[in-house]
Amino acid sequence: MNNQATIDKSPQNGLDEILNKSADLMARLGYHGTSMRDLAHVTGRSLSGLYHYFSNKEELLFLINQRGFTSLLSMTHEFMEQDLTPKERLSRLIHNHVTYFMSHLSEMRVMTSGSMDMNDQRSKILRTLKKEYAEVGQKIVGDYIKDQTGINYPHNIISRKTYLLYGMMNWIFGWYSAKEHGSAIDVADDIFRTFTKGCCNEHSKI
Amino acid sequence: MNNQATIDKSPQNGLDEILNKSADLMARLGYHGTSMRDLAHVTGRSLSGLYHYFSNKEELLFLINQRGFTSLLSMTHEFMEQDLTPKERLSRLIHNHVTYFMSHLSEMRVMTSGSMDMNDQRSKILRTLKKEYAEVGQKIVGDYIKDQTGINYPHNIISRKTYLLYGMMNWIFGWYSAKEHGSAIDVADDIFRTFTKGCCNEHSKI
DNA sequence: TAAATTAAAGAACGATCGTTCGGATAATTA
DNA sequence: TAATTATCCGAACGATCGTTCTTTAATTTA
Repeated sequence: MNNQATIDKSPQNGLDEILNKSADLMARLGYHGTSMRDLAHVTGRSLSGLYHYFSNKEELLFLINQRGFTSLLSMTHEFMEQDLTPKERLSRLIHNHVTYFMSHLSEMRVMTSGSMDMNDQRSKILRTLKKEYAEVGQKIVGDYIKDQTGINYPHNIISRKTYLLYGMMNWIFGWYSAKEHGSAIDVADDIFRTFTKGCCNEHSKI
Repeated sequence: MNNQATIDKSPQNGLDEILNKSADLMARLGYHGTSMRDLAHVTGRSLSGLYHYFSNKEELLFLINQRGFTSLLSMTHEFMEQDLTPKERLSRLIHNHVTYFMSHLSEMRVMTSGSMDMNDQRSKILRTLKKEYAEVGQKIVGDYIKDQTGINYPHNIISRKTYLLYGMMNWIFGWYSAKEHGSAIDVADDIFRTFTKGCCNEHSKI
């Protein structure tokens, strides 16, 4: 017999495996376009067996979102506690987000497609997580601009600039191909250079 | 009796009105999350009556996409024929895209959510339109960078930079609020400044 | 006016949806 | 080993899905 420790490409079992495979399918077909029977098929389980891991389809969507934002936030909090310059912090934020984004493309695709389909309590929890993550980004961008220009711009200006940065990063799933566009580090470096110095600084020192 | 020329807020009738109201609903609920009965309700028509304007739901999605990309492309071709500097062209591209985006938010939301649900022939037509629009953008960005730096960067570098620009613009629906973030012109100016000079040039002359 | 075309609607079709239920099997605990 | 718990499944439920059929009203053309 084979050693049962040598399993296929998805070593994990249980809920995490279900969330991953569900995110893969939902990223391609959308939440409403993915049926519980589809999910049962890709997870290798029966339709009714899935309901031992979540109470309904909506909760599955919530769990995918919650796990993702919690991971992103904990990684961010980690380097926010370190003693870094504003520029280093901005660089870390971008590398962190882009790297996580690219290694969890399906999950991020689901996370960025909105949470219109959840009940009030769940969407409120996600809104809180998203707001917290957005505010960390705004603080980092605001501190960087203050450090570079000496000016404290009003909140709505900083907010808009931060959303432009997130736009560059979150649009990745619409075009990225490793063969043509390089590694996650290449993309993150490009976004950092473009956001801080504009598009004409391809090989300038950072 | 009322003059029948004074109609409600949606003066248009027929297919265009249906496409607009359908895009509004699909932008909120997604393609699969919006039922033909929902569409019949918001358009004030009967379920079966809708099928006189398109042969099935998939074609409706195609028509929304085709109309949007065709409009965007024709506006772009218009200013590409004018005698403008590379910088002016880039500015026009951004203002054009952002203005159209903001006045057709629902439609653009549907257009940016992918066309996985269409048959081969239709998705091929849309892919061609998208490719043409992307190539115009890449030409404008490439010309601008060449004009500013004198360097002809390889295609994949220009392509990546252009996608970052489109990311800033296409992410608008995720955050934009007129009250907090200003008009379309304000946003377009901000994107132009950020893309050309970086985030620390809030009030520099363009 | 008569004929022809377009626009609209009610009712129903088979298919698929998310969910539930009772019972079976595997794993853990006592 | 016996009892308990966690997993899992086949079958079925009512609801809703996209689509079609048949008929009727409105508009345009001849």
